[in-house]
Amino acid sequence: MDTAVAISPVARSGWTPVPNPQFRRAPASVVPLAFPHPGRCGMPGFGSVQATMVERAGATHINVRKGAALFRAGERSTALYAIRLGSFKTQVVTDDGHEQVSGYHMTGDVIGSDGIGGSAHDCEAVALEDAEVYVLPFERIEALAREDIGFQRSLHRVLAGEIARERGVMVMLGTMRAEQRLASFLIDLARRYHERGYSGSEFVLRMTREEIGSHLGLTLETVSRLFSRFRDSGLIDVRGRVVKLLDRAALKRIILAG
Amino acid sequence: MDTAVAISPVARSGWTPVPNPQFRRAPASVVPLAFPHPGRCGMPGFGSVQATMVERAGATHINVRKGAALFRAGERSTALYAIRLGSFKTQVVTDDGHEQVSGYHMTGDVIGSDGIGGSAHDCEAVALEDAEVYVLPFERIEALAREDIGFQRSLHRVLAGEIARERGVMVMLGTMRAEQRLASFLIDLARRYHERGYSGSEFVLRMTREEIGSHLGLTLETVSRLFSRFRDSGLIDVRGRVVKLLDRAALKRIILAG
DNA sequence: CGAAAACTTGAAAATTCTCAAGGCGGGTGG
DNA sequence: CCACCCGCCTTGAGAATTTTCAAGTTTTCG
Repeated sequence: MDTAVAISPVARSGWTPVPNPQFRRAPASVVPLAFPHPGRCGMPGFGSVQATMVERAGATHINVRKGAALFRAGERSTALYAIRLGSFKTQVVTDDGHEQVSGYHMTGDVIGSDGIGGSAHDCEAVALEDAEVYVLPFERIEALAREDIGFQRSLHRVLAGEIARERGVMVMLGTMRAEQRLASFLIDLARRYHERGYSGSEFVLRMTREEIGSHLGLTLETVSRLFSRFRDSGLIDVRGRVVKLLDRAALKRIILAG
Repeated sequence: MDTAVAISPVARSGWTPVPNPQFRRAPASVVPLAFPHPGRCGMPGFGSVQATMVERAGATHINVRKGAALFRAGERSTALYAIRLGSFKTQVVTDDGHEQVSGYHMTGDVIGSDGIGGSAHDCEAVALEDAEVYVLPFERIEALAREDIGFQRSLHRVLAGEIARERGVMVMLGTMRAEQRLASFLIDLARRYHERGYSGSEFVLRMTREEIGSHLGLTLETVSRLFSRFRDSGLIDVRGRVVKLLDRAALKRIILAG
């Protein structure tokens, strides 16, 4: 389970390799509330489904440096990846070169499901901070799913979950205005941190305003203005990437009512 | 394969049952270019993956009337459905009662994949015209996937395809302006009709302006105005729901350049 | 410490929505 | 057969939202 593997995603992004230690730690945040250390129980944030998959698939793991791609669009995919530590963005690169962030993923999330069945990846996954992921090769996963009905069920639930997640983003983009989008983004992040045992009211964003905007279908300026507006209304406290939710009820009301 | 089954989705929508014949035909369109008759080869528009699944899963089939729901959000799901004839919209109903069309599906498409793995459906499928679907019960599908590596592969490809399709909608909503959205909608429809052996340049829309708008994240008025603008620019010919694409190259240019 | 990246804020422009009014078309009942 | 009705569509004008462009500030990182 802890067999670090020879694959080096570092090479893919032209990063200078670091001599001995596993990899450089991301600089300590002023307020290291979110994405902290590996977690006491060894597998922080893993839902039962993902935990089962990691355990049963006899996963190796690899390190991915901040800014490096775990996989790229067009690559033939060979595995699912369960995030053990760190966080990623997945993004689609459109024909005209534009990028759209399709999701943010943190400890315990499974990414790469778009490549199952032998198709190529149609998005790329980039680490937002130094990260470690379990590698679950499709061959192994598909073999297990054939042998074990429970594992098959888990796999299908992961895939259905990804479909549902994307559908949620679709509804956000299709029906909400800017304020609602940012509010729902913040509430979603809070929920996910909370689920992982971290503070759901105070966290550090791992992405830029531009990346947030890309995910929400807004420009970086609009995102920045909204953060300011929420701060001025007393809904949140924001200092750069450090966010504190002060009035979650009000944020939820914004999501519903506009 | 042709065992019509006793399930009556009619009951779900309060339609008056029709005595003997299978079901009432949708009124003949003035120009019946799209969604015509079952098709000479017996399985029009079915890609190899879907065809394999239908053949191997020993599918029964059921009829769904125009306006009736094949499944609803929240229902525990029990099967995948392969459309044999007709077309559907899938839509998400949000907490505040709003509806967002998440996709349009025609002959040969497989719908209901969000419910695989035992989760409940998080969207509903409504027939846009009288339709027939093959029913592929999850139990049967999952059993086959365990027995047959090729079938498993097909299943995974269908699921990955749904993830990719939704991601495409996400990018459309997140990065395109109204003109680009409608252009890409029309080009997409044209491609899909063409793939099924129908005219890719002349077809009848099965949905209202409001439904198109809901799918594209626009109001019905904006959709209507865009149709008019495209007509005035000589890109298309529109008469209500009958659409003829006159300059597809220009439409594609709009998608790319705005 | 200095350069580059990220962020904030303002003002004007562009896009899209909302509200409102009217037209078209097909199906139904008189 | 005709008139009416209802759902759907079109179009306009003004309002609201969001983007664009621009300038300046803060933060990050080597």
